[in-house]
Amino acid sequence: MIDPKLIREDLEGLRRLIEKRNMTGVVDIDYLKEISDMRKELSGRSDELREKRNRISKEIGIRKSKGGDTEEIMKEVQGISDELKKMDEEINSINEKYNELHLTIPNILDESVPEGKDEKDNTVVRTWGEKRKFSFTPRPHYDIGTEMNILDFERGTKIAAARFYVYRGLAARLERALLNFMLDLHTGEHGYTEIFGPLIVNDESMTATGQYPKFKDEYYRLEKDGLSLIPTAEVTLTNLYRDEILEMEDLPVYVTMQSSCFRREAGAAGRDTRGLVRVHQFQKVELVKFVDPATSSEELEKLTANAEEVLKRLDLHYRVVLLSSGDTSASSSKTYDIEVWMPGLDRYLEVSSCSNFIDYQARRAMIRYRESKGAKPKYLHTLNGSGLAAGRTLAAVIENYQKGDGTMDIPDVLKSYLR
RNA sequence: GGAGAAUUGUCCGAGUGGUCUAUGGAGGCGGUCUUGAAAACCGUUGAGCUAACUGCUCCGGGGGUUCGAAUCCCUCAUUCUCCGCCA
Repeated sequence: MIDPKLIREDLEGLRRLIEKRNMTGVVDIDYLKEISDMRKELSGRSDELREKRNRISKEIGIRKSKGGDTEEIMKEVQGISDELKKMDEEINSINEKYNELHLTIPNILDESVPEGKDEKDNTVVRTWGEKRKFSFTPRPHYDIGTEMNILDFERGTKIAAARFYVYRGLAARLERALLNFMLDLHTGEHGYTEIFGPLIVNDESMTATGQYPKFKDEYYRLEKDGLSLIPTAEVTLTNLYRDEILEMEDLPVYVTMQSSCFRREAGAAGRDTRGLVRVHQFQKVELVKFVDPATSSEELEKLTANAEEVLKRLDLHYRVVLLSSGDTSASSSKTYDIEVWMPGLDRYLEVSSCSNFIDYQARRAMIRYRESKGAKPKYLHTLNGSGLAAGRTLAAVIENYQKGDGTMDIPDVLKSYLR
């Protein structure tokens, strides 16, 4: 959610923002402005009416207690309540419309975000390491894993559906090692507090982080309970402080959580159909920060570096990509993707997406802070990033550490976790 | 899942139809006093809307009754106690 003042005061700025994001036609900004004005007009009138009613009702009370006559004055106020009721109904439906539209407005973009239509306009900001050299043609992880009998896609499909998988033996142990390694790194060296919380959350939580209402088809929702499976621990972590006011000395808050993530991948039919790249259930270590707004851009750099550190220690070549305006997700102000090199797939693969949401999520979630004792609460800034997606990282490890003889090496940093 | 009780401001807690713009206490902040601190005393202390107000909203959420609801009714949620079931 953006600052509602912008709707009233900088409509043209918003129009440019929508264009930059390639969302013209998706968000009707003029209609929103119209609704916003109507809303203001109506609530002003209903406030006045309410003031009148309150005043007269109070007067009735005073007269009654003095034993005076109230018949005349009661007639005066008679119709007001009905009128108010009608007006409130109108206001409610306008409010609903307004909120709905307001929630669809994307976040303000950071100035450093390159203008562009889609992922083709993203810019590589740095690379680390080099593409590993092989004396044989490297194969994709799903072939190696299937052959080694550590990845089993057929049984995953049998038990659940397409895009599910089974890990057996080494793959299961490697993924567990990866998760533990990542958590230990972030808690031990990067200052994050480990959290574990709900994997199933209510609609308020999904809305606060921006999953609902727009992308409902992307997620698994348990209709009977009104709850949803989380697509990322970002939802759980960011909602930790929903509707709360933090003190300045509490900031910054760094939290991390390992979780399973559930995604319907609606609309991804035919894309990445093989292997661990695009699945309905995977595990991930998530990093979330709650920070003083003045520090959020440098916090994004640090958070990205925290995620990169995982790949460095696994000795996996990667690049960091700054997403263009058209590719940056609606709730983010600026996003870096970290893409690991997959020699078998012969492409880079996103294993982390690190974003600064500035006050966008904080507004939706009502997460605020006080600059000093007694000061007015202000919205803080939230950031998050994967640190990292375990399934894809496992795939990268398999592809990069394959030996060509049906076996693989183990990254040094994971060896102590596999004993 | 069943029965009962509860949900009030940072916390505790009063309020069961009419100046509640919510009593009181604790805690926080400011002050007086003191060499300093404590104690005592005085003052202050929730959030949102609004250009602003002596204006409006918020007493778990939603709805209703009424000229008027923290207070009455309905409904949902949560918490606690007891019972049932259970890793």
